Amino acid sequence: MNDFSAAQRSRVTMLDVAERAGVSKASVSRFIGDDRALLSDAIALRIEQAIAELGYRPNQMARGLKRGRTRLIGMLVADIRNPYSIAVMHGVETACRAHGYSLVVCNTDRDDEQERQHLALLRSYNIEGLIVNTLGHHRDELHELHREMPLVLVDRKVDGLDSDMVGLNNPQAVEMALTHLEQRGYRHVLLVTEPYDGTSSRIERVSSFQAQTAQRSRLTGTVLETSDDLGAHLQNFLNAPAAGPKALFCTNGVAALAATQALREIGCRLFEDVGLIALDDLDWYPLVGSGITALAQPTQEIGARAFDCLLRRLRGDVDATRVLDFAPLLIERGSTLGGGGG
Amino acid sequence: MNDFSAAQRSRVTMLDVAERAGVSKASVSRFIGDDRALLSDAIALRIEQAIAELGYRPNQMARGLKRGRTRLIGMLVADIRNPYSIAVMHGVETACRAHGYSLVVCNTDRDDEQERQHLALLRSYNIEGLIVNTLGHHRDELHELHREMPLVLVDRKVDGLDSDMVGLNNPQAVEMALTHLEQRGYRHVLLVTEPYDGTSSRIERVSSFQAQTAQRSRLTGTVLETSDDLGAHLQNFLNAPAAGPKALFCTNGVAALAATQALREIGCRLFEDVGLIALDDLDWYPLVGSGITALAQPTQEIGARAFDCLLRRLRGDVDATRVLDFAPLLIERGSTLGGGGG
DNA sequence: CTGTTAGCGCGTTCAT
DNA sequence: ATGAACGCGCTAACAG
Repeated sequence: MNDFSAAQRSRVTMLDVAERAGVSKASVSRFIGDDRALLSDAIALRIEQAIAELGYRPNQMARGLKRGRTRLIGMLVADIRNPYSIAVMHGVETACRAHGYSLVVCNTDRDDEQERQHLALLRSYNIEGLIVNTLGHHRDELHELHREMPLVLVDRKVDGLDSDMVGLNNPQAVEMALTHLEQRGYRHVLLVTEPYDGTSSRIERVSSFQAQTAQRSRLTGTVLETSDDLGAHLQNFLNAPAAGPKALFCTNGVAALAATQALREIGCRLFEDVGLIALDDLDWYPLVGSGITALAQPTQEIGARAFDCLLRRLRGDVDATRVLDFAPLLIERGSTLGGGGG
Repeated sequence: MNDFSAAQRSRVTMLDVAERAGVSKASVSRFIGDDRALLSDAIALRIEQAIAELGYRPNQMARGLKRGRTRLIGMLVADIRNPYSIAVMHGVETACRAHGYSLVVCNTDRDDEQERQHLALLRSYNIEGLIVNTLGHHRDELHELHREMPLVLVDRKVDGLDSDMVGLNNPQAVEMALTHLEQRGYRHVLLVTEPYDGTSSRIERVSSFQAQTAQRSRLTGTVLETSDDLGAHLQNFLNAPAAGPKALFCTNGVAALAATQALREIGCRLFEDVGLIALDDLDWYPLVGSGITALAQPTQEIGARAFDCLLRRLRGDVDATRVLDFAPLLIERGSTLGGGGG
């Protein structure tokens, strides 16, 4: 086993290539970079061979140091174990690679202190742009970073930060959910959300829900946050005397998981006793009870467009900030068949 | 909106701090690094103030270039959307941060060409160590990398690569699954695996299964790969006349998802018509039918130990390569209650 | 204890 | 079309 303790990585450098090919470093640099056209065929060929023979790889650190371009994009994620975040991140990474960029992902585990540390870290590695999918506390540092590089928000707005933003059209999503439930004959809807923590999308979904249920005469709406005694609260909702079928509207995959689990624990039949529609479309939705009806987010595209926003700015776009709101896709399954409507 | 097209990031540099504090760059460097003890209190204080006033952050690129230490660890992941990979990665990242390292994750989407590109990429960023959770084709490049830096394999061995390795004790996992099924009264076990693609853990699980079912007189074992007509194959298994209850053993979460889906499609009652035990413990296992019995992997610890292996090597450990095999944890749920045993 | 000097690997003026 | 020389931001070796 080798000894990696000392930093004697004998990597082959540009100088090695130059000597091997009998040219100067500058020529090698031109070959590596975008100035290959300036080289004679003969020299280009010799350099190419030398590179192949030595297995030379340009050192991105050194390039970044000199040019200020590291080809690195940073992404700050609140919860790496949330499938939504993973899906968006996958979209971002694909777009990055397609344009020669690499992605450095930092997971904050919903912890403000970690967010701060990661922010400093990303800055120290000279990333060229930043994608933020967290609560965005530490506003000062975000502002400071935003002076140095383009920044785009995903799913969550950050107060007072004037930057591009890509996410879901939340009022529309709520509208689609309520319309679907109403058509299916449900009359009493309980929105289940993760606890309020300032997440803008969460707030938007709840306030849209409250506004729209107030507008619809055939529907009553109630809001519930997930908690340890979620089951008891659901039981109350189901027990309450009411005219017409009841349904849950879970505002993301995590809430759907918690609600489904709680429904099982209180012995509720899925989904005859209560309907269910959930935001996000996780791969296990079809497997639970008669299948969970979903409002799928176009996560791949959300990620791709987030990167696209960055790329425009990096290329000099100074237009006003853009807000991209995507529409969800309704995927009907068994969990919204029981309302007697149609 | 600012203009980020030019690389005129007016970042504050070490020289700025030095001038502001009226000292030399070297002193600032000592303050930043591990030599702070060599500084007088007076100078240290002035530097500290200058740093605070200017908001100075050391440039990791430059540090890495000079010292050969980038504090960067690379991780190559075959499938970022596999919950197992995410869980391990979370463990790695936590361990990294605890020791001042950062993690650069590259997802290959099971594509060999992407694996090659990512390998070159990670090298170009001077990572100090590499964690590999892919098929590890491109053996030459892996070998070359392994000459330059420590490397640890996760879950999957790579032929002819003599490096540390951390993963699951697959024979033991199979043994636990079969013993549990046998105790629960099942007599015919169908192993469901993702298609053979050379993944060592996949192969080990299947061969252990074949060897152990051959040993057990009360059990018969069959192997099935997931495919488009998985449902038909499962139907055959269920229809085949046999004395005693039948059960499925899914060798990972993906196989469990596919099998469960197929069972539903062919109208199988979960889990009265057939038992099921699955490797990995995904958060939706409790929600399907009467709940899926799981063999959970200690993913957090697997990740942490993988990083630990790297760290030892970086600190000069030249001992023989280590192989860490973890035992899974049996989590009993409703899917293995129907065998009539006890 | 502190400052000066010389690179790390590379890109980019200048010349030629 | 090509090369020499300088500097990116930082650390390390040597003076003092």
